[in-house]
Amino acid sequence: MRFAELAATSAAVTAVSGRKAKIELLAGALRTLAAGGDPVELAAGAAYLSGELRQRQIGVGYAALRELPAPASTATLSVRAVDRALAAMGDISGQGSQTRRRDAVAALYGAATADEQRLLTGLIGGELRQGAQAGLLADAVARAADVPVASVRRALLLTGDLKAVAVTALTGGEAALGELRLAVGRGLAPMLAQSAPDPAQALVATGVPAAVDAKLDGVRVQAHRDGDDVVLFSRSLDDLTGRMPEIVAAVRALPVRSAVLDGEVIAVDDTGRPRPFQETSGRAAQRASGLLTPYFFDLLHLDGTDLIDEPGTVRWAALDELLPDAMRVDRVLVDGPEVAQEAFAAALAAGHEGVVVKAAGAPYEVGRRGAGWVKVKPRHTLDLVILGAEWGHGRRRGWLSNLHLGARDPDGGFVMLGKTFKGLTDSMLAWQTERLLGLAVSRDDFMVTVRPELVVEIAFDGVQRSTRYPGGVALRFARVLGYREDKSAAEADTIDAVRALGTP
DNA sequence: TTCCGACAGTGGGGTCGCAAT
DNA sequence: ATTGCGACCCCACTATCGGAA
Repeated sequence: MRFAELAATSAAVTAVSGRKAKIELLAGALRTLAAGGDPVELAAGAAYLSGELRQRQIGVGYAALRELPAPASTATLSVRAVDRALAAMGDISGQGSQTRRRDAVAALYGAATADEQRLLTGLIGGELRQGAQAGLLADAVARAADVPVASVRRALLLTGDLKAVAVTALTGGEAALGELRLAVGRGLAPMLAQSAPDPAQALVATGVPAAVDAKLDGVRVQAHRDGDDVVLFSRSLDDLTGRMPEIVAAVRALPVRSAVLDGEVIAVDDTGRPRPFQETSGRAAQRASGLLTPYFFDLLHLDGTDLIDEPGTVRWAALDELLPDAMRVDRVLVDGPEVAQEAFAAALAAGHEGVVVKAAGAPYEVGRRGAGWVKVKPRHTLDLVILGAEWGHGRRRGWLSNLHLGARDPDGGFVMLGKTFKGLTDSMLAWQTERLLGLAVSRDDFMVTVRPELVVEIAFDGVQRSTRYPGGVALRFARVLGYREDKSAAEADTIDAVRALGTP
């Protein structure tokens, strides 16, 4: 198939707003890809249609695309040729690799038309933004292969591999698709949690009885054990096996033939207390041993039996039997809000991020942000001053979007603590654009700097160490709750108040 | 007709290793 | 020794569509 056809499809998908119309366009392109009879080309094409590359990484990012050759006038590239070129980039390493990658990028872009260059840039930069990703492409695969959507989605969640599912569905039909079930050694999309402001409201969502698990602030890990083989997957199903040898060893030592475990890996101090996320993150990026500790909270498979459709109580009992206490997340079974609140307080006192409340009867909803799991974290708020704002992109083009936030310095001036674009409705965006332009002291294509007068109430999860900001601290997950026009900048919270929250 | 679940978009903070400067 | 880049970790929130109720 010609790459230009995919570029045209992507442009058409971008141009229509309805999901059904997007799916129809994607299905048409998938049928053409399948008719070519080349599974590699089909896999690559399916990935491109969902905004991704077939390769997990190629060593080329947005910055490498700043200087590009003029586009070709005629379309000559095939999907297969593009895939080969990208795969070759990923294989480049060692001294001189940057130059060779730049040459490879130039060669590929020089052979691409303007439309094709646009698609390539979206794919390589990871920001295609055509209003369709893996979710809609799953529907399109079902349409193109004439199989039920539910079969495709189920296979996608249980294998975590859209490309493989597309190839299987389009070449083998529903029968082959049915063979794609949970397999030990192959990552499946982890279940996610909804949010609630407090344990009582979380319990309303889950019902009782429920478990209250400590929410550890680390890296999610899905561990697969098959005989002596152990494989670890991240939340995004990246392979972590080589990076966490101590976790591999711990799983290998379990008295079991095969198992799939879900849990969290964190750094702890000498007394077993959790260290800040930044430390866990740093240790997880190294390939050393003895830096991290695993805590598991679910069991999805045990010695040949899938447990994902079993209720929580059954899975938890099996987990308790398999693992020593020290390898399990703290869990309290509750039947009412008072006990849940106590468990929440205990988790915070132990140094954890919060809790996850889990319905005792709920299955493990693979890949879903299921109502059966509800997380609760404490929320801090501060009144901060807007120091400037960056122009938005996409649907926020023309609006000032990303706010620069400052805390008051008692010695005069303001200390920037981070930025946020979250929590803003369209009407807030419109209002703040006009208001901030009225306070502007300078502006360019990137941002507007303003007199520090407008106060906003900001919610955030915590304070973390920062080398980027002058105060040495930054807010974690900052979002706007509302403007405080009743407050002057002189009444805003101080940098001392922020530091008092504690920088671990 | 209204409600609600799923999806996509809009970006934030950080860490590391590696290659180039 | 320092810097820029790519790839990964953690993530909140709003708008929209389209099927469910």
